[in-house]
Amino acid sequence: MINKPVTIYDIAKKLNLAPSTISRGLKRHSSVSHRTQERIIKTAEEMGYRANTFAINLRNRKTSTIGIIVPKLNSYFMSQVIAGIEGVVNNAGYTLLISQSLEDVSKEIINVQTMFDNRVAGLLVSLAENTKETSHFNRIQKQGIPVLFFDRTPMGNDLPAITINNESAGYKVTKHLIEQGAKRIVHITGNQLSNVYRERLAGYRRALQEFKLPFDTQNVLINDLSEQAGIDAAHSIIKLMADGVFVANDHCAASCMHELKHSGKKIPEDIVIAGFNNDMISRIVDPALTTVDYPGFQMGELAAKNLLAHIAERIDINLTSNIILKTPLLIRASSVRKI
Amino acid sequence: MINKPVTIYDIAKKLNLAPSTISRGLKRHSSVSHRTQERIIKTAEEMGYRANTFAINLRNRKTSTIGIIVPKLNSYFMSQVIAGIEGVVNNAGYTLLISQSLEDVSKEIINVQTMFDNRVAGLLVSLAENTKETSHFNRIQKQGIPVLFFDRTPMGNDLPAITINNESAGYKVTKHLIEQGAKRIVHITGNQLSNVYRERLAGYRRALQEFKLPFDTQNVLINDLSEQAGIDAAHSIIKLMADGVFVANDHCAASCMHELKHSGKKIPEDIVIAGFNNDMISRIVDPALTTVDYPGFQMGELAAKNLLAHIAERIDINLTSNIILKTPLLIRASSVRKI
DNA sequence: GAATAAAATGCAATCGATTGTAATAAATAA
DNA sequence: TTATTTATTACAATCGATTGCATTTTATTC
Repeated sequence: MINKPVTIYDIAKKLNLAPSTISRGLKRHSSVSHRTQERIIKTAEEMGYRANTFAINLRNRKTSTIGIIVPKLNSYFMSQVIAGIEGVVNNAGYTLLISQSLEDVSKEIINVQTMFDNRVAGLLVSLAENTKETSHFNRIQKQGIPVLFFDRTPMGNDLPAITINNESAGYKVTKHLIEQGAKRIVHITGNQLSNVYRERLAGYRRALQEFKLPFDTQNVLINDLSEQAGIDAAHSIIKLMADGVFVANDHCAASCMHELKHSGKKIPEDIVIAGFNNDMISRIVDPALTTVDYPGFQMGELAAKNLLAHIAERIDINLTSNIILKTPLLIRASSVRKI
Repeated sequence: MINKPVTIYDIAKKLNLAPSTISRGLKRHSSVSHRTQERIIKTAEEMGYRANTFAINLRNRKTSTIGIIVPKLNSYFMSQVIAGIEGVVNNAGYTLLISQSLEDVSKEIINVQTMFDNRVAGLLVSLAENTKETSHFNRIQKQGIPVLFFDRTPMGNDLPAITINNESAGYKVTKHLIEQGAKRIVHITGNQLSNVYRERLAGYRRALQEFKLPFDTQNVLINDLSEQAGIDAAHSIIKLMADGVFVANDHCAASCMHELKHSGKKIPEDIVIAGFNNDMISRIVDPALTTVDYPGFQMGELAAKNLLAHIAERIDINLTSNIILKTPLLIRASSVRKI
């Protein structure tokens, strides 16, 4: 047997009061006598009353929902970010509406509309790799809804974002590999439309230049950074006779290293290798993988806190300067040449 | 400058029509002339009209939102499940409201209320480890909202659920290790309030019994299955002089194996080891980890499809028999003794 | 006890979209 | 041309909670 949800009208009828009194009583408004407040709250409890969020949102013209749009949900890094966001947001009494663009702008555009339709109080976005411009966020921003980008952020315009310094991190990794004696370093990275991968490549180039090593486009392998891509890349690396590899994420780096070992290469003696993210896997592979610490959980928390602050204080989020997280290089066995 | 969202009243005023005509015209209701339909849709587009979801939900007394409650968002397995759910649900025009219980019933209870407050059309749940009974789902179920459990499901009562046969999987793993010559097998597992870990242990015991191996509570290590727990467990395993290890998840198994190797143990010569889940990590560690294939993505898809079918057809979900996914044993180098 | 102040409660409009029914306009038949 | 049917469009109530203002009840003062 299905019974309908209880409304303030049901409570009002039961207590012989006006709905408005119930509404005020439930939130302990001072204009309702204390005795009545207690009666209202008690019977509301008894009847199993739960406020209808839509009615509230409709009337108040705003929600307690935060939207998230990410390229892909199924990655360890992203699950960390989302867990961080959920913790903060939930604590503040907000709920989370989540969607993935599957690395496709057209779906991203639809997702933004859905978020708008649901009148989210704020939006956290990590862009799809083929998102070239961000005009699809214009309408939602014009409504005064703060939009905060993280990780994969828009290029050019200065929209508020939380990122790491990918260029500097790429530089640090490459420099380290060079210092360990690598002369021919292959860089495995992702779609160059994405700021993240473009900047890491830029850092890689800067380090090469600084140490007067030639830059060769052949040494830059662009793929989807998947497990399989790492295996394929390993074979290219051997053909290229490289002695160093800088991979733009740990999963791909781990599978690449695995394949290199199976092909008879010694790590780090023959080839030094480094990844990116400090995923769990980087600590467990053998040898442990040198990587860049990219704290997803903290990034999620920071992004959420920032967004909530803007919602609460009604400060225009576009006035915020970008936030850049520190990303220390974690040197492990995969890149340290025994002397 | 912030401009307010456009409503059907705005469109009505502009076109000198009644709001009801706009409402019908937008969905191409046959009672609105074709010419008017076009005019309405065109100006709606021009004015940037987007329907207010709350008004619709309030009026229709239902939503297009699916709720998810999971113990923890930050695990690779769960991110796979959620990605699977998101794909199906989004395709069907639904949105996803996500929350985590952080393995705590009290938060789970609050999350269920929030889901109810948001009048989700259906709810997908994986229980917190300390959830002993499920009465907090009663109210939402009484409202006719289908609740479907997955992975961590309630014990005892026959609520609809999608699971794997954990007992059988645990049995298969243990049997395999025994067949590889292991005589003293340690089982590392999680909180025994959770069906998942309890049943895997049961399977482990059944296999021991079948092969007339003694069951010793000392050999069952219960912890949080974390990376650190794996390291700690490795030392216990050495003390216990075990020659086989069955770990209830791959992450923990990988870190345990890593530590065992560092302590001088040869895998699989000295100790055979198997994990659970078929996470990416199981394929990359050296030696590759024997494990049970637990397809999170597919489970998510299946759960979502099932739930949507029940919402669409308005069939009482409690009439469904439980769905049990197949979980093949993937035998890899970590458990195969060279002859 | 009447007048006034203060406290408590009620009325009614509002948020934006939906939908049964009434009203009007257009088309057809007589 | 008038009557009748059919195609369009408008009206108004509804979903559930909120809130400014009016009204009623209670407390205080003279």
